[in-house]
Amino acid sequence: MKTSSVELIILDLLSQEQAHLTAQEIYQQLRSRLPAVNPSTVYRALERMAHAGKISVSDMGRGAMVYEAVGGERHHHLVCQECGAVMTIEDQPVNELFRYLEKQYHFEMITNHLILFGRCQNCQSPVQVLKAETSKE
Amino acid sequence: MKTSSVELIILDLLSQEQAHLTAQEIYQQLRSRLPAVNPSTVYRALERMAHAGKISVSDMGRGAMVYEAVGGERHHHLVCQECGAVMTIEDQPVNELFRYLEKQYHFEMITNHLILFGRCQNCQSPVQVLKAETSKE
DNA sequence: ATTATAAACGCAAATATTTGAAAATGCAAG
DNA sequence: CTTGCATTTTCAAATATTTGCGTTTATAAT
Ligand SMILES: [Zn+2]
Ligand SMILES: [Zn+2]
Ligand SMILES: [Zn+2]
Ligand SMILES: [Zn+2]
Repeated sequence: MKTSSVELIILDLLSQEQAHLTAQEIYQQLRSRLPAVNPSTVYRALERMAHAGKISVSDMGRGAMVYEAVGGERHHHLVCQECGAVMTIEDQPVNELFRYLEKQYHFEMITNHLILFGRCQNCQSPVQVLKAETSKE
Repeated sequence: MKTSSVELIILDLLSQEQAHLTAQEIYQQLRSRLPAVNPSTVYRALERMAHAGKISVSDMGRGAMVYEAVGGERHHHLVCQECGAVMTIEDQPVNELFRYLEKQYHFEMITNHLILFGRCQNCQSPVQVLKAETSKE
């Protein structure tokens, strides 16, 4: 395998904490370090890296896919469709479902960064929140 | 609300069984019925309908989002990243995770068509399959 | 039927993304 | 070091998608 300079910089960009960047954001930031880089180089590098499992690709409701470096704690997100708030959730409950599906369907899971959409507590209507509160007790 | 003719035709297209169509596919098929329709009309209609919950939007690894009519049996899919095979799975186990996360995070889930990527049995290496087989017993 | 209003549409321009083909580059064998 | 090969990069062109804005159209009130 060849060590592409663009790949290295992309990985560095994505290593900034909590980075979930779109292709455009990556391209723009890359230009400050490699002013003459061509957009297609970036798109192709991202495609290659995603296929190699170095980065994950997710739709987080930002209008374009976001890329994240693979390697830290495995995690997933809940994204509010009203206000855009992003919550991070731990892997365990998701992992249990995945293991179940793997056995059930003889399927080897690759997805490792799950995004689920909904409404955060702030954006739920007061009656909904009330209902949830009372049913808890 | 205005009843848009384009929306009606899109819903009709998406009502064909198992339809998971990209914006382009929808645009092309729409042209055979409304030859002069403008692409931006289609993109905007899809955006509107998704926001209204009439259709779901999912990345199924086809290079563009696919749209599906909401309304039939709630289901989800496993998509093989090697060969593109699409398996349909029932809602129950997924639903259990969703209900758990809703309580745990005070989050109201909207996602109703989950896509998970991996490798189908055919595309797993022989040793992997063998391992899975034996660990089962 | 007329009118007012908001929603949907078309059009053209701006962006973003993909694709094919040639040139450049890194790596390793000779 | 030189050669050969595979990978990466660039460039230009093709596609796809988004956006601003003026026009049309459906709906409901007058
Ligand atoms: Zn993340
Ligand atoms: Zn919110
Ligand atoms: Zn489906
Ligand atoms: Zn497969």
